[in-house]
Amino acid sequence: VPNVRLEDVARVAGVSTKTVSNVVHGYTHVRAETRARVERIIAELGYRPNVTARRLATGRTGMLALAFSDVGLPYFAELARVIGQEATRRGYRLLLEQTDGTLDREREIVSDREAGLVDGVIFQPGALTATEIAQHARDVPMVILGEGKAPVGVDHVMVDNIAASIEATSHLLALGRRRIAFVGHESPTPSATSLWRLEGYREALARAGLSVDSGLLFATEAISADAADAAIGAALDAGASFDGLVCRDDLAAVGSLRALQDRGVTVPDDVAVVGWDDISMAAFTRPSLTTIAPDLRELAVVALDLLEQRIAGETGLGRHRITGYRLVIRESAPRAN
Amino acid sequence: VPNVRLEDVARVAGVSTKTVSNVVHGYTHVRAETRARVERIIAELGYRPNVTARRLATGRTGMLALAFSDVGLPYFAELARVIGQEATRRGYRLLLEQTDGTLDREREIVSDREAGLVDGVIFQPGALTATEIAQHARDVPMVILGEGKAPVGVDHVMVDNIAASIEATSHLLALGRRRIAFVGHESPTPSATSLWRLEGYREALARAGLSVDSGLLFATEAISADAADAAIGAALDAGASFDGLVCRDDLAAVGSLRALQDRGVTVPDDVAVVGWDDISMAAFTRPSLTTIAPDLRELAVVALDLLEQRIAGETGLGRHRITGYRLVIRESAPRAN
DNA sequence: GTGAAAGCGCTAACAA
DNA sequence: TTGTTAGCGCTTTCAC
Repeated sequence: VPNVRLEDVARVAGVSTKTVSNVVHGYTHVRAETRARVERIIAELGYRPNVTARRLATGRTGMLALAFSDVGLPYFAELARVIGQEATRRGYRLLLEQTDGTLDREREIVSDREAGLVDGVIFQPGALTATEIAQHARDVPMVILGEGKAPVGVDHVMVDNIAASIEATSHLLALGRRRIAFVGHESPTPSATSLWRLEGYREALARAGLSVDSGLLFATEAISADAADAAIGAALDAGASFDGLVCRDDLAAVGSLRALQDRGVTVPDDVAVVGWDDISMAAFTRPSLTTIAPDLRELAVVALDLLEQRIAGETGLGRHRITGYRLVIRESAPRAN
Repeated sequence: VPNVRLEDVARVAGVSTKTVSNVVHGYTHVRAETRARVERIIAELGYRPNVTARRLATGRTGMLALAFSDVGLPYFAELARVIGQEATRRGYRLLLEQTDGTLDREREIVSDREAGLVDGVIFQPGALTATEIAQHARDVPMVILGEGKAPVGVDHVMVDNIAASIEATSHLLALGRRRIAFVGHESPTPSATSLWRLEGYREALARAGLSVDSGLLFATEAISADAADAAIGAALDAGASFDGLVCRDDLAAVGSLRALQDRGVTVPDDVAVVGWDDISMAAFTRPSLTTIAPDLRELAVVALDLLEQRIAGETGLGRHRITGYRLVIRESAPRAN
């Protein structure tokens, strides 16, 4: 198929390539008559601009990479949805990169081995530390999502996890719960996210004059409902006793619900449960989940704002932005009194 | 930042660009000594190949588009996960396109207005019919996913929805259920997917000597747990009575579970429920969901096989491939006796 | 085994 | 308002 080029259109229309280009881009300085003729020829010939050539000439790809561990996880899927919409709104296409949270894949994301693949990167690291990011980072505009620390040079957007965790835990305390457990931090090495959430949990207990019972910290082998089910199940079978449960995320909450109910423990009467993320399923578990709902829309908007500024040439130190959340009260930990 | 080009490396190394290119691509016909020197210079200068230029020269992008309505929906998220992995394994990157199931966005996907964006497209249409696809389609290699008809020229991969639906419904019949309802087909215009599944449901009833009670067909306003919750709730409140429920998908099942339980109906004792998709949450609802589990891995492999053949130049009529599924038995409709 | 040069298709500075 | 032309950075014949 002999492809139709801009030049072909120009030749047939009897104008220069520049004029055709002007028409294609809707520039105003083209005589109406000329424009009409060129447009007719474009349609006749079935001309379509070649994006690759345009990119090479302009140096812009119109693409953003979104990198995180796994779109199969509800939180990331819902994040991808919103970021995808926001990217489209701003005229960008989205490249999806799944790292599985492995160091190798994450290093590849950051080191950007091929130049000019995308205009910018939105990256939620799992394993990579700020130091490593700084070490491997190239000069692609980048914004880091999530609770890990970011290198001084790069922009970072996150929810205030300590504050949110304090709020979640305090909600349980307000319900009169005193033996409050935590589940879902990864074993043996908890992620930064888990550490922040644990920290908020500790802080809330401390404010209530309680201290953490390390026998009520239930680590899991993975971020999944299965792992939480197993961990809580084992804990209960071993005689653990608690009346409140803060979950690292909704997946952990979903798994915990099952383990509790399988053993005849009633939620919220025996144990009140709060989750984190407000995934769409959270409203449909039984009981439905009280959970921390990060404002994904705001997160996406702020992240893309920062990224677009970098793409536009903004230099200077990395900015740090905190985005909103709220505690959504549902059945698993109802409103007090 | 004066970017390092292939030519710069060549000049510094004192060789031609062709030789540098050979080294970069690991071609064999380069003297070991030369190769070492070039590699050293590449490292020293921090040279990175420019993908865009490469694409323009080769005409290949190394990218595939994955287009469907909404990654936020668990089924699509889990599909994207697997297709992403399979694409990576084959050396492709994945572009994510969300259509929201709207005609406009779907037409854009198919008509491929810009040339050379991706090497191929994997597309699950929602609103677009085979006729429209054929009308708007350009010559990008494409494979259609899902239950809609595909134009004669394009490859198509789907699960045998009628067979699967018969199996799901028959499972309920084997449990002794006789008043079996169906929920989740869209109103007013059911998708092709819904129609196939309804057809299998009808067929299974017919084989058991039963006919469809149109009062037990509960359409929904959207593909969501909320919509199913509302539809089943309204039906029960209006006095509908049934002992089995076939759901168009797991989201409908999840919503139905809630509506049923909110009204004191016990699952599976009063009503046995089967879902469709086996989303990861299906194992964690209470009761857990008996559901049709499509083999996503096979789907991804088959789709990419077909697509790669087209990319490699395969012409000819569209191939039609059926991929596997199984009925996963869980609590919502346990094994008979 | 290595080099020279002609594209790939479009953009944008500069002229006219 | 429109035309000319020199790149953008890499690949790839075809010579040597």
